[in-house]
Amino acid sequence: MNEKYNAAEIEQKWQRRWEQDGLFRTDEDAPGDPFYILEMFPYPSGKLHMGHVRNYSIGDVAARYLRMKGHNVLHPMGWDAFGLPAENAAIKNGIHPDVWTRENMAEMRAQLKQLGISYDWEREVATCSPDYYKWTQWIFIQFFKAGLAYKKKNPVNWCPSCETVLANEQVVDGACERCGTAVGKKNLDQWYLAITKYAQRLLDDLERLGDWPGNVKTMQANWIGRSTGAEVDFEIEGFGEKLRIYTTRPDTLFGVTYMVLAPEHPFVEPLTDGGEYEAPAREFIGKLQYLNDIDRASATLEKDGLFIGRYAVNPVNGKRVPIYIANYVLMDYGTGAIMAVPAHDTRDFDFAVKYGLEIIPVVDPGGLLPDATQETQGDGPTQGDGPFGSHDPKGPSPWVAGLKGPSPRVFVAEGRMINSGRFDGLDNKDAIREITAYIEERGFGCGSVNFRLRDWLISRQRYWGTPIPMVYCEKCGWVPEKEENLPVLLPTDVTFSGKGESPLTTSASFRQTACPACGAPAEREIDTMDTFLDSSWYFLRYTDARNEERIFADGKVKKWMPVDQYIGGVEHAILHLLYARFFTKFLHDIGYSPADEPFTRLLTQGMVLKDGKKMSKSLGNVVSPEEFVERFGADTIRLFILFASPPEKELEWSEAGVEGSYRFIGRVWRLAQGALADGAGAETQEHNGDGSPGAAEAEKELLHAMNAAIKKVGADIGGRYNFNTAISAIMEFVNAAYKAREGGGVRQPALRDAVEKLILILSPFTPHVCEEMWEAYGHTGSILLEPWPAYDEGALVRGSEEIALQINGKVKGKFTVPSGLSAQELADMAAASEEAKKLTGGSAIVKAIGVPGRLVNIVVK
RNA sequence: GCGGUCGUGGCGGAAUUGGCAGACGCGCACGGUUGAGGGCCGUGUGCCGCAAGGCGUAAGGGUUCAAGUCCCUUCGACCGCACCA
Repeated sequence: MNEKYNAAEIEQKWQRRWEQDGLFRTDEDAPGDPFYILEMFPYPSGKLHMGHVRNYSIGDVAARYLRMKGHNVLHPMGWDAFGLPAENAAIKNGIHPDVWTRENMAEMRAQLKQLGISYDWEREVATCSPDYYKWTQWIFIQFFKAGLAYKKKNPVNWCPSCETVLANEQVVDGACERCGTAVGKKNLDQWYLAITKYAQRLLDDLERLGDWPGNVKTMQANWIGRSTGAEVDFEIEGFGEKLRIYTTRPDTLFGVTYMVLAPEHPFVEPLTDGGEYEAPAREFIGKLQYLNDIDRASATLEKDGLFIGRYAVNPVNGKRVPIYIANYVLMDYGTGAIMAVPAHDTRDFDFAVKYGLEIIPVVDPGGLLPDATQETQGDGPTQGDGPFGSHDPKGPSPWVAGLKGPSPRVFVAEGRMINSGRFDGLDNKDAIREITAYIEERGFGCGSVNFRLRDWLISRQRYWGTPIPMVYCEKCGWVPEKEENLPVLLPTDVTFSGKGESPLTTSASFRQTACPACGAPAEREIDTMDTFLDSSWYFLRYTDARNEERIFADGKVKKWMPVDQYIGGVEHAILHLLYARFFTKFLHDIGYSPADEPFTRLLTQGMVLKDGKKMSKSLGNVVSPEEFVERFGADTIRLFILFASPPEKELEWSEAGVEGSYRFIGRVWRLAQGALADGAGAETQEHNGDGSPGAAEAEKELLHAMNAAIKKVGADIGGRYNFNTAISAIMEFVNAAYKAREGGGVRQPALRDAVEKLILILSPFTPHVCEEMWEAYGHTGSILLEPWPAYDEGALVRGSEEIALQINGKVKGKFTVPSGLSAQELADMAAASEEAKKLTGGSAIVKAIGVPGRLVNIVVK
């Protein structure tokens, strides 16, 4: 064994050997419980960043540990390879997106190998390969056949800079997610996937995901956004059709004082055309269109509206109320029209105040006002000044102060019904039910459920994506390409101008085809798919990545799915994970996926920060993994990144910390080398212990440290993925081994055995250096094939233990007792001890509480 | 505004879920080794105090024999959604 630890040499040696031996290849038929561990595949942008290193290091530790525990582990990697950056590079530098992407993949694949991540590269997938997107197209056709893919003309989000359509999800604060440009609107014929048909299941099944982080589930639930309420029909005076609205507060139906339509509502034109309100309405709507989504979406935008000269009639009380159009009502939620109850809705209230509209309270807080006097240290009596009376001025108010109107405040909490005819006096929660039943009886409306989730707009006017395998025929309409003709290949003869419609229109041959149904001349769809489709099923393909006949074989997908552990960034908490769940459920429904949830356990890893901020080019604080791998080696980087913080938390990059990890590896190296050298000089001896009475004790201590470490590391990796504490346990063990060796008295075979155990439990974190040491210790096979060491519970038990002695809950002293005492024995022994007598100073002992192995609390006086 | 996560030494972070707060590492100080530096080995390191001792987990209150952990109030940070009727 070399005296000096040479990371570069060792890492190259072992990476080469692992590859030669095909050590990471997964064999379906191998023994062991199958375990599917997956990290989110990257977009091949060029180089790995620290977030990737963290993500894949976490996965690799788990994968290597599980292999040693005897599992048959599937640990694959691939590329989310379609997308805009490749196309932008093509426009800018004239490189074909395919070339650019493949170069990047090669670069990043090499980097992953340099990190020593144990992937089965024979299952590698790239979403831009025809043998992969063939099946993405196939899935699309299955959606179409199931009636879940449809085309619709719609005003869509249009980024004038990227010149493409964006899904709602890709619009952040009204700006393009990629370039930050304000998003406008454009009317286009677009393909949609009917994810809303799965909204209820996607929501319900969140409950089954017990091993997902709570915040991710909450975010998904909020995104799906289920609400319950009622739809109610209002007659419009002098108009044939009824106006249907959606409300979550049917209890406030008697408080309606006006109605609002979204400016895009189909009734607006017929209601205003030909009258005195036609011109103002057109002007109002025109003005709104100039507003981009940044302003339109802003909650702080002042409410703006226009009376359109018409009146509606409230079905429950016959009240005649004016109809407005306003910027605060959205066409694509509910029915695009609302009943306004300014007394009990802050938005309606703001609007009513601005336009001087009537405000009628129908829910009275009454005695149900939050009781501000409950806290005894409150500011004096604050209760019972009447229904709208005062309350603790410092406490949270259920009222929002207003300016005018009969009731100058808005009340949004619960209370008792007033001004609501036969429903007066009811608790408003009960009134929701009662009034819903009432309107159903009378045929005015019905109970109703609404979701915020919208159908998924998947068309992109871009080149570098999966072609949508649909053909338009004059006679047959939209017809899917025949499945045996898949894939519909991306044409290569296209021009990248970065402007206008899809680049596919510039291909001479692509568009013209024959109708798959009738054979007549027909045109292909020229849009490509949102890349989120590509990544919504890749985890299924890994189970049978080279299958050319079928998307994946039943037996293989059944063996591996669902993914046992998925690891990736929180930024995918909503979209990617929701879409992946949607696809899995659909493939389950049509009989292809055995699982209907894709990921059993989810770990969302924290970001890697520098100086407390996210690493970014614009801040100039990006730390390149390459540089550090070169300087310290992959093992050091992996160890640091896993040690510095628990995986789900943010991680602050620290060069000093990296140096510390490097130092630790050197410390282990010297220990291993020293222990080996001890043995070499004493080969003929039984042991080199000194035979003194302390010797046995020293060896016992070493064994204790060893077994404690094995136990702790196994629990931390196998359970909560607390790699940071696992590593600190190994460090404690190393410190103990140094002490044992320096102190003498430990026989060489015992020390050697301890070091071997150390190498084994450290190997998932720093595999290269551990392989090297393992070999130096005379082993020929890879350490990855070694079983994880068992620990001896007996070695963890000591003859006696130190117990803290508390007096009235404060630690005052310590005393030593034999191990294994019960709580009662411990308490009795403590109470009778000299130590206790001294500390209590003769005060009467009220009681003593013992906690075995920890402390005794003596309560006096 | 709504929803969520979280506040522990100079720093990153531990604390078996109610039982000795600060494990482990970084940093710092001192000692040893060394021609010197680096490296390595060792010791110390929450705060106040010479000490005895006292105080300490954002602040305030509560429950408990016992609270970083549970409950209430306040403050602060971060993340997600955001005119969703």
